[in-house]
Amino acid sequence: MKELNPLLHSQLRLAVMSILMNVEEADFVYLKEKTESTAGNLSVQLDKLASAGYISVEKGMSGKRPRTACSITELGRTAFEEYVDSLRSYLNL
Amino acid sequence: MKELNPLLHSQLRLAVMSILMNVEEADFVYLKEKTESTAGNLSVQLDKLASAGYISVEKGMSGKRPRTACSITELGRTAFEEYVDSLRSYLNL
DNA sequence: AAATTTGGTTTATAATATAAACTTAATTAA
DNA sequence: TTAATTAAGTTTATATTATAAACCAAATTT
Repeated sequence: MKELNPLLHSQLRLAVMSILMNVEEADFVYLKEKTESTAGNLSVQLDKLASAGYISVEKGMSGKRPRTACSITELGRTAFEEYVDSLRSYLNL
Repeated sequence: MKELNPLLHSQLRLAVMSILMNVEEADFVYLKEKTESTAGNLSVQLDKLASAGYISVEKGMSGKRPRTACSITELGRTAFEEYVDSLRSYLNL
């Protein structure tokens, strides 16, 4: 049986990746609302995805407030697609 | 976003359930080989699935050797199907 | 009859996820 | 104008989970 990439096999990280697959970019606040996660948890999981090179995180300013914009990288896109493929073999989709 | 049943969102338990979805029953040794897990890990995860009522575990004898036969329950089948549905929304399949 | 294998279970440890507490800066209320 | 509140995060501590190592009992092989 195929391995399921453990970095993607996590509810919150998968949700984030899934969102980023379908959108140009998304900021911290949006991801937090969409996934209904706590800020702390989201922060940690975004770090992990960024460390793996699956997403890029740009910290900037929107007016006077900080804004963290995330987008998926090519590596992340590929990993996500492979993960989906592996899952297919488990779920026979 | 839909919740992913955490009992099913685990590589080994998902693999076991996936196997049991497609077969009348499977014994411990078979599951261990198919999933390439250690006996200890498999034992623990089978217990969890059984405690949740997702599988039934029959401990008997095959000749002189012990044999643990597992099969999926109706509850388990339903849970698996719901899990797959939830995943679809993440993966847009 | 000792050593090894089979089919497991229990328990300890490592990894992971999650939330709680904290930080810094901006905004609003008193 | 300063005290309280909110916003946007990060860090750290804790709870949960997964995994493997150690163990056990019975059968088999040497």
